[in-house]
Amino acid sequence: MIESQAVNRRDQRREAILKVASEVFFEEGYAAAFMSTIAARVGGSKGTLYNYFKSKEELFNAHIESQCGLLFIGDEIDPTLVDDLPVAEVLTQLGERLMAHIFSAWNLNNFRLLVTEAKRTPELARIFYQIGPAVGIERLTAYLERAKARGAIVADDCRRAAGHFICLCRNERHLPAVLNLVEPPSAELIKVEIAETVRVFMAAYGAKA
Amino acid sequence: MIESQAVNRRDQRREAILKVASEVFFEEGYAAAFMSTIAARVGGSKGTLYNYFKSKEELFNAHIESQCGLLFIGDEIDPTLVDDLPVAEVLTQLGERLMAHIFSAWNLNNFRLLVTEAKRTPELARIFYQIGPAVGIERLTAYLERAKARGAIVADDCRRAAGHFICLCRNERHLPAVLNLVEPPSAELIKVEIAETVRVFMAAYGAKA
Amino acid sequence: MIESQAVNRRDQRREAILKVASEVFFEEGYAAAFMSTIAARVGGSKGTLYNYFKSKEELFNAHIESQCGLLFIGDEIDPTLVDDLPVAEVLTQLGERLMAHIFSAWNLNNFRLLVTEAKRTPELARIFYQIGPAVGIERLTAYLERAKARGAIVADDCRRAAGHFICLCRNERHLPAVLNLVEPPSAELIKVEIAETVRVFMAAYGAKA
Amino acid sequence: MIESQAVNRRDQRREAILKVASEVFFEEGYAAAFMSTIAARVGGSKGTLYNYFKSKEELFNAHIESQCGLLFIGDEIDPTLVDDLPVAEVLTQLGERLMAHIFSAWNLNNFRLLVTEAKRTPELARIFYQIGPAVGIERLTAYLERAKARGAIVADDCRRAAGHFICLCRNERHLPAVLNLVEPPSAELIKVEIAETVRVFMAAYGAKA
DNA sequence: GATGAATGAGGGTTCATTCAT
DNA sequence: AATGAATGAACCCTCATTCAT
Repeated sequence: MIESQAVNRRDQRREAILKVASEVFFEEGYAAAFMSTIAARVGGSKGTLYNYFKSKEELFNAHIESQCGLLFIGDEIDPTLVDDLPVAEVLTQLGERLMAHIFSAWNLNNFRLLVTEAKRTPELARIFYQIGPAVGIERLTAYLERAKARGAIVADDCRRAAGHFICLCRNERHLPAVLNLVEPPSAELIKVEIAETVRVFMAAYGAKA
Repeated sequence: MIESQAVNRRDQRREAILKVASEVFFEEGYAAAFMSTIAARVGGSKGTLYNYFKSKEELFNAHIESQCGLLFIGDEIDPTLVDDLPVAEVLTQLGERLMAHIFSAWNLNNFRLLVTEAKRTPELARIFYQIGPAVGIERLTAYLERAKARGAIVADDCRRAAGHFICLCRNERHLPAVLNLVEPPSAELIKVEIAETVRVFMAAYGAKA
Repeated sequence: MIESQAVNRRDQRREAILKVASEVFFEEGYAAAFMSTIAARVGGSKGTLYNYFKSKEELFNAHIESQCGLLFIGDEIDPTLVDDLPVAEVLTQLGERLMAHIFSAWNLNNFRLLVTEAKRTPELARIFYQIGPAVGIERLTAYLERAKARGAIVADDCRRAAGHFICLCRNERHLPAVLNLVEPPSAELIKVEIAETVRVFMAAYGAKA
Repeated sequence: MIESQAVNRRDQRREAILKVASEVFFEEGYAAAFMSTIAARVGGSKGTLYNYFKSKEELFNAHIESQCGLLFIGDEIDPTLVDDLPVAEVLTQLGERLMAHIFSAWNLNNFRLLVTEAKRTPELARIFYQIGPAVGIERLTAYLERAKARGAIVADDCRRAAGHFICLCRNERHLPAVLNLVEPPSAELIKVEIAETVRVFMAAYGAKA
């Protein structure tokens, strides 16, 4: 009981540190995220950090892992996509959620951080990608396969089609957003853009009458 | 004559330093690109670097500027796109060149570096974007406007259409490439992918018979 | 209690560093007072210095400030100069203390350092002067005003008279002392010189019988 | 003939360098007077400086030596002080010239430089003092001796009296001037101050009627 | 003799990490 | 477990000096 409390205490502290570290990594990037900054924001001392994480490197790894459940596109592509709705309607809903997600501050930060640190920690990048975006594509591919099977769409290669849909949602708006040159898209803009995205997609992949 | 030689000498040396620095910046990023590393690779002393560039910052800026002629998509979208060829053919040629460019090691490095250093030097990022990718989109937009004018395509908003085409060339292959998780696409793959890209684009924007 | 101890510890260390730094600044001047030298003499590492002082500049400022209580002439001219003693007697006592102070190694070092660094840090020089020598002149002026008021001296401008007295104490001995060309004056020499100083001053400013 | 021309050329160049160096030493002090600055101002290259002076140190020494003819007070105390004029008049003229000299920018710069570099080059400081200020005091002492001999003044120790006169001219105005806290005294101020200086001096040393 | 590119020792400073308390 | 003072390696940069041309 006491021990479990202690363990909980420890875990809570660890979580608190990790949370702050995540923020700082996002805001500053790895190199400019100083242990002293993190310690100060946690409200503890630098020494304490080292009681919970062996090194800055390990703290960063823990941060990356802690984000793996929420990755890029994964959550936004729902496995329960209902197959009895029209494809266009499903893709519209999905596209709007996806676009909002892609251009969210959180996701852009994640993207920047990943690109920045990919060289330093290639293995992490691979894991991150496979758990995140790859899963999203996979799910959409599976949905499209089912739609194709029932004749709702026509596609040579559903994975490529899935890629096309996702990248159309991103459009060329992505780079300026990553570089912080533009504001995130408004709800209206998203509606308009996704409508066009779905139109393009359906024109290319929709079943001919 | 002698003076011009001397100037050339100096310029050559400057170029040599800049070339090495570019490599190191690409490989290591700004923070981890040490002046000592650059000096050692150039085969000179650190002091010499400072005879040519006032600071590491200035060396980095010179590096960015030196890349500005070749930016991302700009050069690959030819302003002399001939208007008397079929749109599909033009887009196929363009798409193949563009895709090869996008996934070239050089361009991927540039992309990584830009994303990495965007926060440190926001102004540089803005300039870089405006001289590079923005120009590419502009040129393609202009071409599509002409095609629309003569009835070769149907498009509500040619800029958006241009974005759609470019992002379809990129596809979801971009992120894994940036993260170094995949090899650059082969010539054959490019052919196949761009064929599909053009098919999708023409299905959405081609003039109906 | 424990905290106060810790604070004391830290303060003691800070004081120790400041003391050593003062010595080195005195001996070497700002530019030649290397942080490494100071650290070595303190018996710590350079990094430690920076835990107590943000920069060399700040360390130097702290050093200057730490001397501000003791400045040049200030302390030697007592505000409680008793007005019921004969002026000549008061001035004799004051002059002897003042002269000993002026030619003390400590004060000469201060003078050299101030002159040396005045251009680098003009604001510091101003503050230093106003807190130090200016106060000394002020106090003596006030005393002379009182003496004049009660008819003990005759003076057109008591501030000028105060200046005259102080500079007579300094005499032309000051420059060679600053340049380290002569030994500090002995107690006997001081007695003789101040006697003459007072004689000259009283001849010029003493009330005629 | 040709050789002598060459020598002249060389000497002229040397003088030009020395002149510029003097200015820079005055303006910046030894440490902050960079060889590159001097070379740039001369309009030549750093390498050339080393063709004329073996090192920065030697250049500095040459600068000090070049100033030795003009030192502090020396020139202002005229050896031809006429003994048939009233002492007060002679001292007034002398005092005014002396005070103007003491507070001239040139002399203040010299003073600062000497104090600053005295520790680095003690021997130079000694020479400088002996050729300069010491001579001035000597000359005034000699004049006062003659005045005393003919009964124009009464003085126990003419050297001390000379010191008193000179330091009264300096007054407490010297330190703020050295620290650049005040403007140089105007001609009017000099007149007033020296009148008072002479009054004080004569009150103390003038022959009693 | 003049040049100016090259040098390299050594300065101030930063920050991840350790360890005695 | 928490602290925070101490560390030192390694960074960027400066500048007096050298030397081939």
